[in-house]
Amino acid sequence: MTEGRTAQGETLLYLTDEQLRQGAEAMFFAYRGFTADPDRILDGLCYGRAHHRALHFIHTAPGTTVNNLLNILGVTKQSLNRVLRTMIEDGLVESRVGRVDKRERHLYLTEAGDALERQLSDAQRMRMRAAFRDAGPEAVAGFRRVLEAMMDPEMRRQYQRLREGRG
Amino acid sequence: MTEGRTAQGETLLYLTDEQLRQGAEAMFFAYRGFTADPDRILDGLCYGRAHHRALHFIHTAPGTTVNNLLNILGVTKQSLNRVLRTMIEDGLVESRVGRVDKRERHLYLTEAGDALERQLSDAQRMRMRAAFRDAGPEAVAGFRRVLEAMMDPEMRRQYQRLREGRG
DNA sequence: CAGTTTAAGTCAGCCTTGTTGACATTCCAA
DNA sequence: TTGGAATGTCAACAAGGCTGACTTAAACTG
Repeated sequence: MTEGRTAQGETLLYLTDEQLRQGAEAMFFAYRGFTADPDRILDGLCYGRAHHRALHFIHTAPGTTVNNLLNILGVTKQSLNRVLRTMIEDGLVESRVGRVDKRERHLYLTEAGDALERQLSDAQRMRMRAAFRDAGPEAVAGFRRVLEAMMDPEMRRQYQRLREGRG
Repeated sequence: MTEGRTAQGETLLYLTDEQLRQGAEAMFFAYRGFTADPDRILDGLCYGRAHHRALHFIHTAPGTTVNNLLNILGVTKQSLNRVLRTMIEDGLVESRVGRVDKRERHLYLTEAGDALERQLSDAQRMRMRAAFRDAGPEAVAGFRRVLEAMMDPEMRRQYQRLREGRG
């Protein structure tokens, strides 16, 4: 029972309420940092975090339908429509009627949309790159493993589907 | 230059734009899961996530001043005041005038406030405990390391101060 | 073909939670 | 003792969530 003893004595330390509480606080503070840089950029323009999220996932999955995006973002049609409409009007997003199913609208970034997406993502990635570099590859693998385990099953499926669609 | 070759060939894979992008998506989806359970509980009552955050940090640092809480939460006085006022009216939080400096208000949870805080934290911790258990101690250590590296320096200080104040 | 379902968009109105600006109280130092 | 700085409160507004009801167009189905 060496395994068991070790587990209780050391390894399970990370499951105490205090450790879990610290984990929650880490999530809170880190998420603030995670969104801070793009938010700062968007402050100047008349866009918000909701626009960033839409841009990100349209970039990730060009040609996605409105319904699909709805599921990924987890918001209502009306909420999404508001941000989508302004970005279409401003020429950042293009909405094309579907060929096979004409009810659907497929979403693409225009050149301007792509430029803004890149600007926002670059700002965000710069911070993540620094964090990943500081923490090292082992830590990053653990980071990903814990985050994935923390997702709702439905979201985990969405996440994995997006990953598979790329490299 | 074995070190360098390994770094380029394997270890630095986690710093590619694609990996960073996946890390960002993981943060997005995981944070949704992270807040889902308390949010569900709060839906029934007429409170929101802001109330949960205030309860959490008043529980963590009883007797904290409004200003202190402001810095931790990173919102404006007015935002915090609104949620604080309703919770004081509802008998969840107690606000005592400072003895040495009467301008300050020191915040404490009442018994009812403590009960709600516990209910919310328990729901959140249940998910985190499962995630931590699934991922294992090494992963959890990495998770914490990356999150800490991702915080703004100011927030990292707040976070570490809170940790030191406890165990 | 007629009727139902589905995808998308719209309008109206609500809630939470962020914001800025003005104001009262208290403390402290010149 | 008085004027500035710090703390907290109130009022009004904006962003971005939400629900519900409805329209339009296209697709499916018996």
